[in-house]
Amino acid sequence: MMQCPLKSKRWERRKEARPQELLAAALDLFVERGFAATRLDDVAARAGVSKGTLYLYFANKEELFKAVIRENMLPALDEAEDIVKQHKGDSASLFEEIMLGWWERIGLTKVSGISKLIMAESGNFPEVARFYYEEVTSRVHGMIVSMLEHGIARGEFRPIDTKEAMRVVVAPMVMLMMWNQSFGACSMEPISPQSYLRTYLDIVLHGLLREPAVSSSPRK
Amino acid sequence: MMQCPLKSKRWERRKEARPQELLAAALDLFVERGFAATRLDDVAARAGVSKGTLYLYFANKEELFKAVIRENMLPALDEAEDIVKQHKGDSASLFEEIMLGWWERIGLTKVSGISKLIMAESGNFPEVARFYYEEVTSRVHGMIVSMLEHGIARGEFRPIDTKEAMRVVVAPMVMLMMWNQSFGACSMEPISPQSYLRTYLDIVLHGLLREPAVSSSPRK
Amino acid sequence: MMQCPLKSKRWERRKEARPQELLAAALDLFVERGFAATRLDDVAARAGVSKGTLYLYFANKEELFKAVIRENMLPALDEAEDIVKQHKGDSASLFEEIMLGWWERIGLTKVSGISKLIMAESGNFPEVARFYYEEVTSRVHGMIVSMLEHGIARGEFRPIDTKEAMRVVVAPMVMLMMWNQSFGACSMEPISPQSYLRTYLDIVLHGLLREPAVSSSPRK
Amino acid sequence: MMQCPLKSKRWERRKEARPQELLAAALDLFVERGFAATRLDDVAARAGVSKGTLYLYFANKEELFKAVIRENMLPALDEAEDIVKQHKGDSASLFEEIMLGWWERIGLTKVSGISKLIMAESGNFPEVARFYYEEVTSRVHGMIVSMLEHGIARGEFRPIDTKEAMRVVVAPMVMLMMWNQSFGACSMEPISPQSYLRTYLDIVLHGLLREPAVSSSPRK
DNA sequence: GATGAATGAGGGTTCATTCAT
DNA sequence: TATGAATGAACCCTCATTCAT
Repeated sequence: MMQCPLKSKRWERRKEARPQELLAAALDLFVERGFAATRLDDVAARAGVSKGTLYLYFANKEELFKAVIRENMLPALDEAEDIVKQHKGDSASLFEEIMLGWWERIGLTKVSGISKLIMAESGNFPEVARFYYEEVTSRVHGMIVSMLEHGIARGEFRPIDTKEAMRVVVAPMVMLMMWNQSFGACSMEPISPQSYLRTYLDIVLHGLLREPAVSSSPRK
Repeated sequence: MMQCPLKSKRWERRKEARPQELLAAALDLFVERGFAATRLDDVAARAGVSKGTLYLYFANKEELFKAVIRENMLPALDEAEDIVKQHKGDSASLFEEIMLGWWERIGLTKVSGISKLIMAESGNFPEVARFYYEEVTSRVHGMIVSMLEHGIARGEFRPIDTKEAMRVVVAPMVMLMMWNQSFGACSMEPISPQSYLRTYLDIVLHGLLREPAVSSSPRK
Repeated sequence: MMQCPLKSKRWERRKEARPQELLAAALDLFVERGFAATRLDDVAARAGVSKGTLYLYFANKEELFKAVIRENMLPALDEAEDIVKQHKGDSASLFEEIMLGWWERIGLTKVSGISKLIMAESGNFPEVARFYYEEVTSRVHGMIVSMLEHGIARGEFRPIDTKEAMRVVVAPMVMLMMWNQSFGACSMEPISPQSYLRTYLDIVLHGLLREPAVSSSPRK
Repeated sequence: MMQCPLKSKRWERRKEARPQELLAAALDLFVERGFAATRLDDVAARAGVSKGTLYLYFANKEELFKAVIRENMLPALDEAEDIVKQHKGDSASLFEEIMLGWWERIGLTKVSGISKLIMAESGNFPEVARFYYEEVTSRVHGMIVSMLEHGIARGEFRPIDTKEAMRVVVAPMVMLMMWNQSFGACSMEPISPQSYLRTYLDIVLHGLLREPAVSSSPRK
């Protein structure tokens, strides 16, 4: 079918680049449509290869998905953990740096869609959920808990239940990402990150700090 | 089952009860598996009718889903709006009453699963998302914005961007519901609502109030 | 496609007859092509239904196959076992009756193809093989061993290892069925059952009997 | 593997050895899984070459299969025919020698799996079946018929229909090979060749010989 | 009103074969 | 000669929807 001189393209070997192209296409579609609703046909097509090719690089849909997460989430997470470990200054600044960095590195990119996706499909694909929880969620949680504990230990934050507080302060960040991937994507009142983040830091730091005067006037 | 002499009576009641039974079954399954992954076969089976019967009451899967939302979300929302309108006391108490009431009325029930569900499937079923946004989300948002504005007007809350603050303070409530519907349901670190809600109110009210002294010591 | 007034046929309900029609179609195709190579599409088409319909009656390919065996093999086996149990006369006659009856009931029909099929695919579908072995093979073996033991006990057959002898005497019957299903079906020297069976009984009974004079001249 | 200084020599030998290695791998896998279920990927992998290389030596799967048969079946067949032609002694001894030799040369090796395989897949690959029939089966049949005719001519065997008798006496040998390749391989009542062959020769020779006294007591 | 048999398009996955390198 | 990336047709199975009864 379709005998054309460009057919030779078909045999172009791109072993090096293929996995990256497939992962990029998969990220796009998983985030757009969810895990179950993404057809591997479409992933392959978007990467410009046939469906069979996909199976040369990934054993199945789940492995492809795990690879997407590994590729996109883990580097940013490594960085964030480094920042926390090496931080010297006050806790409020660290908190701000981490949250704003998160937004830069994850929130602004398609990767932010993964949170929604995981939450959405965890019921039907428990193995995927477990993988994400172990590789990503638990590390994020640990990192934030340690920030809060550090702040309390230094007398900067009020003494609170750090485990619960971690969940409370994480929630608005996750929701920001999820909202813009769901309703926002359908152009229903998308959140403007700038003022949202400012207000978030204002309220949360005001809520955490022992001396709220510090952040009583929004920064920037 | 349950052979009784009043069989005719029972059948009459049944005829009217059908949609309710279907809606209950649909809520269960939609929340458990998501919109796309729920099979109408199973909904019908759980309601004790045949698959065809389902189509007598609902034109298709989407209409069934909308009916589930109408049935389960709107009454609680009506009540909450009433409470806000009729409230006389201080803003922090109202805030607490609304949030704890939300948890009682929605969070503790299966209905809480709908948030996750909507967010999850909004990409693939935009009409469903739009319906939910218009019928539910926008009303919830309006209600909370008005609570915050009222508190600021009364000089109880610090002056802040109420639209953004609304999103920030809603996020932990929504996340609580979603978490326990996704990871929590897979027994991965489920959140215990009691202490979570206490910490949430502590941090958020501390962050909102002009005189944080009021809630500096956690209640209860 | 094919808009015709007979389309209403599509909705003809045949719940009673369907399974039989599907089993008949499945027997044909399994025997013709083997288990793995039989497409359920084709089974459905031959039964005059769509692919989906097949799944209303059989959970999957393996279950369909098991049903084919149950439907076609077990009744004949029940009968044969009855004949053996109730037999009164001499052992050679019983042996002849069973073997010729086997040929009538199984060998002449498509069912005879199942032996080949099972042997062929046992490696790739062990569960199927096990099912067949337990439901069919072991019963056939038991029946023939008991015939041989009976003959020896009555002093008609020479004393031999009945387990091994059973296998030896069964082999030509199974091969007759298998040959005509494989090479014979490709019109390569098909076996003519009549003279084959006569020669088989001649040689085997001659080999088994204590007084070979009895069957020294071929019958018929 | 095996780094040795004579690398060039090794490569030359290797080049010639390739088809042999491929044929050995193919025999293993065809016998284990059947024709259709054997993946050329696996054949190549087991031979330690790439899939593409396979196509340098064999035009396609069928040709590979034919080559496997030629390589493995024909030499043993040549030998057997020689033995028959040169035999001088009595027919029963020749019969025994041929059958036990068959078992040594074919039955004990993987080659025995080919019978099952051919019978199994003849329906779907008629050309393969025809090839096997012409190259192997018809020659085996001719050889055995001539043995029987010789025995009858010498007055050792009873006069019988040699064509049918040939099939009858071949059947238990073929079944022995097939059984241990199918059910036996799944550890369902595998046949012990020793006593099986003894009983086989006992019954069949008893059935064929004019003076059954000769073999009335099992040998060995 | 109620049923449930029937449909058929569609998705994940496999594998013989091709051919640029 | 040897490679192995790429293809694409096929197959099993699912499920929303239809409609004769």
